[in-house]
Amino acid sequence: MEAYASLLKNIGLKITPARTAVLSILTNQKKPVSVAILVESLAKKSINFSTVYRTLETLEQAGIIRKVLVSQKQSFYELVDIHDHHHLICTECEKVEEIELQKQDFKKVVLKKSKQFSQLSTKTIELFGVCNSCEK
Amino acid sequence: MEAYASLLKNIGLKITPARTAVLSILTNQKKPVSVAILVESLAKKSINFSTVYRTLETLEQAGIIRKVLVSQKQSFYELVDIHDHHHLICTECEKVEEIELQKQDFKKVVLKKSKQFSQLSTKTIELFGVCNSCEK
DNA sequence: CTTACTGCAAAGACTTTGCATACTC
DNA sequence: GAGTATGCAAAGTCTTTGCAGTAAG
Repeated sequence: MEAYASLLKNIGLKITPARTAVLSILTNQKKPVSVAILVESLAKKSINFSTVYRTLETLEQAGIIRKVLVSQKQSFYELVDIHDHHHLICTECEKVEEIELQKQDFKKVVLKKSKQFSQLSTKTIELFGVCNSCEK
Repeated sequence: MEAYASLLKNIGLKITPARTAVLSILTNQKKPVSVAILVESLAKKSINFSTVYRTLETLEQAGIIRKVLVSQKQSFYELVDIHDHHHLICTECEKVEEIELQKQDFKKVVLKKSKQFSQLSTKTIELFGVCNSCEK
């Protein structure tokens, strides 16, 4: 049984083409994937776009994937991962690069400054810039 | 002449009720304001919502305000400011708290890790959590 | 066989745009 | 008065939802 299948089974979700397809794509991409790309990919397998949206919601609620705030226009998703990683996002072409950082120290500094928050749920930090390709 | 008026005049924009109203609100709020709130406020002055959108785009292109990525659902704007400040955003009620941080060191660390970026345009960093009120 | 999942179509939320009118300078 | 800004209405994008049919366990 594929890894995606057992993953789904473990949390009591039925194994369906839409779910395994989404998990497959998100596993292969090491960075957040837009809904547009997921819809386009699954359309090739005759999976309706509303199924894609429902699949994403289901997997998110199951804690397998998470939504990443990359763009106002559309949603991006990535697999939930244990290691601290952050995103560099190109404001021109929306390219996303992942980097690893020690976040713990940063978190402490932040919370020390805050009066209204005592914990951060932020799993990733999104930083914007213009990538080297677009800069030329 | 009001501060907003001279600000507009300086960059060659006409002084209109919509523009001064938007600038007034963003000046008084010390944090990002949603389009919904701006639309609602300006509606009281009989200003159409499409004018609000056009005003925001104009002011953004003039470099007076900037869009902040707070929520996927709708846009938030704030005045462009010189000091480094960052946002703590409540994932429950979308409350936004501003904090000040030294960002320079953080930037350097980030760029050292990156292969595809050599500069960051990030003016603010958005961090998510659950605020003390919603936590109860 | 039962329950959950999916396709289809319609509706919803937010944003953009065309055109005629109104306003700023 | 010239040229930009606005109101109104319509259209566009992305997302959600209702319902009937289909598939997984």
